[in-house]
Amino acid sequence: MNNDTATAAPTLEQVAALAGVSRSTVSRVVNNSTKVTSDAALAVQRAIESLGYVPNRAARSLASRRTQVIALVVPESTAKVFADPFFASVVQGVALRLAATEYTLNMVIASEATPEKTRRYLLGGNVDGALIVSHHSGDHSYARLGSSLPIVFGGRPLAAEEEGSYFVDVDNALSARTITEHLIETGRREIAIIAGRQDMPAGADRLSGWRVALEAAGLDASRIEIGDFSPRDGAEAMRRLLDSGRPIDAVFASNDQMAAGALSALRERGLSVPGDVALAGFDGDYFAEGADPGITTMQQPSIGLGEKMAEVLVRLIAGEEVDRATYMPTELIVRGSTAPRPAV
Amino acid sequence: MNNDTATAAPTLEQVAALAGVSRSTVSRVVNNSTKVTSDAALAVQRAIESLGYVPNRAARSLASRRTQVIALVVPESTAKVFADPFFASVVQGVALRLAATEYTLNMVIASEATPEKTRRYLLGGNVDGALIVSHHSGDHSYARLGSSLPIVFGGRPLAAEEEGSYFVDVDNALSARTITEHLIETGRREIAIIAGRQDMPAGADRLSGWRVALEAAGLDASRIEIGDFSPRDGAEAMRRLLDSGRPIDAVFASNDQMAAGALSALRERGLSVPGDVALAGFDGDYFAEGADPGITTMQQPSIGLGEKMAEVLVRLIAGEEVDRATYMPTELIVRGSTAPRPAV
DNA sequence: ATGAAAGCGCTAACAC
DNA sequence: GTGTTAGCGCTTTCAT
Repeated sequence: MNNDTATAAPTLEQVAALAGVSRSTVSRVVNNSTKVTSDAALAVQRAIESLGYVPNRAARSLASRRTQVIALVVPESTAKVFADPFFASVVQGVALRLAATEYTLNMVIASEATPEKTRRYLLGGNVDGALIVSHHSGDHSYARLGSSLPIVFGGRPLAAEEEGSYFVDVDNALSARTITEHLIETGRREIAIIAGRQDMPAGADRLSGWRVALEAAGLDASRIEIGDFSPRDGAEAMRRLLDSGRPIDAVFASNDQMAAGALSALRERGLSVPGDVALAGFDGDYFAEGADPGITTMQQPSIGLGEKMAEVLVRLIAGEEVDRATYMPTELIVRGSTAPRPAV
Repeated sequence: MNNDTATAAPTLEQVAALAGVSRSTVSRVVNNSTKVTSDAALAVQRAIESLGYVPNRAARSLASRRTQVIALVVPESTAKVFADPFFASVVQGVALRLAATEYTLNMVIASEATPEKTRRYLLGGNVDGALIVSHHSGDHSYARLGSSLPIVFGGRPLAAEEEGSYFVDVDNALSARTITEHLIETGRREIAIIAGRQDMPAGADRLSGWRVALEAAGLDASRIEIGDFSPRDGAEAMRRLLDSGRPIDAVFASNDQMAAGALSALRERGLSVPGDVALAGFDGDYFAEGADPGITTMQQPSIGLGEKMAEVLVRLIAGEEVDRATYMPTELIVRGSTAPRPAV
């Protein structure tokens, strides 16, 4: 019962003794430093093996002044929508990518009420770098810390003065333009948009991409309603669009959750999709996939975004040259919601 | 530009100097030890404030032999379904609860290929405790570590011999029974189940709850198909159920994702919900909420489960007495999918 | 109540 | 290549 199998963690010193070398040599082996004879290295390996030695992180980081910890900062308000599938996938990507490195992932919920606490934690030498994922992805209020600590953001900065930050994102404007063109190509002419909050880059950029596509085609680009990315907001925006009395034969919602909401609102009014109105979303999550009919969308590589963020940060910490902006490709997923109508 | 605002982290020694006391006293204040004069304490507080001092975690943990770190272990296969809304919420709950403590959350993706690596990490003195959340929530293969490290599981253990573990869960059997009774009360008699994998407690317990309810009502409890909790599996199971040729006027799917899949399959066959078949799910996520009609479900307090797990672990680490099993309440959410049919 | 001293387990010059 | 020597910043007896 009181089997001592897993008691007192063995120290580097014990390994050294067993291997018949000095602590320095053991340390070198552990950190696979270049200069160690293969004989010595082997002896050490064996000792480590038989003792089940695991380096003590605290001691290591105290001595080396490196923590091997990367903070994943999630503003509290964003945490509330943690269940946002897009966001969850990004976190997953980060975790997966980091699992392949020596870094440990430290998830920090940053209370908006006490930003100083987070700031101090990050600057207190407790982490080697930070990843900031916010639903309000334009908020680079931590950007200033970037001069003291390597930081990578999910989503491009909103304000120009913060453009010094490193970030990973998709090209929202181009993607929105592409999906709008798809709507045009499938014969739609009266195309509305349910845009996202305009104080977020994703909201603003998707709106502008939609506008560019319409203007290039000589179509009207004034059917606009704004929502806050939730299904409920999407439904309400859709109702406002319909209540305006203007003809509408297609809607581009700035994310799939709003598209799903719009779909319900259309049904409510007895309109069929894609018969009366074509519908497109953005993100490529299961709100689009699970809808009936499936909603055409622009798929973001959400896991890939997380992986890339982690990768960029690790390279940044290593002192490598990295582009400040990294854009990941999106992919148009065509589903039933934009099927062409039978010719009149 | 090179503003030294946030350079070299101040040390405890500097605080001591500024406050005119010894390092010991500063340490006592920081750890709000009992015996310090309020004068001294105040001086220290001020010094800390003006210097923006943050204790160095590594040094602290090296000296105290406590890490203040809690590992959240996510088996890799589970990470792949990270986007499972239920799972994401649990993680969110854990993070939120821990944010209120001195503990730091360390997310660990445990590769099934190298379990020893995770084992060693956990036992290597790098964490004060661990939380294990697995989709295969009966898998308490880390249970043995429980004797060396405080561990709390999400979900009850599957095997009896592992019942020594601490866990937080909902009463799946009772909840399934309740929702099945709801089906019966709304007039259904030929009630099928799309059960989850039977090697997981949630799968087995929900099936048994369904069976108990039917048997208590003298109804047939043999319309059973099994799925793996995904929408696709739910759809396939539904098709098998329909293909069996036996009459069915209600289906209880063991989670909302499978319920959503079942809904598509029913539609596919031209059956209406709730007109021809009533449908119920389990979890209370947006697969149920967003469906059309909304799917009646058993809502789990997913965030609450995470919070509770964190709480139990923190108390365990503190050496308090804690029940090994903690059950959280579920709530029946009635939606359109189980609306009574107009009397024949 | 407070200070002095001795490490916690490891890395990092620096000699050899 | 390898060992020796100092600490990294903090907590913690033990005196006082």
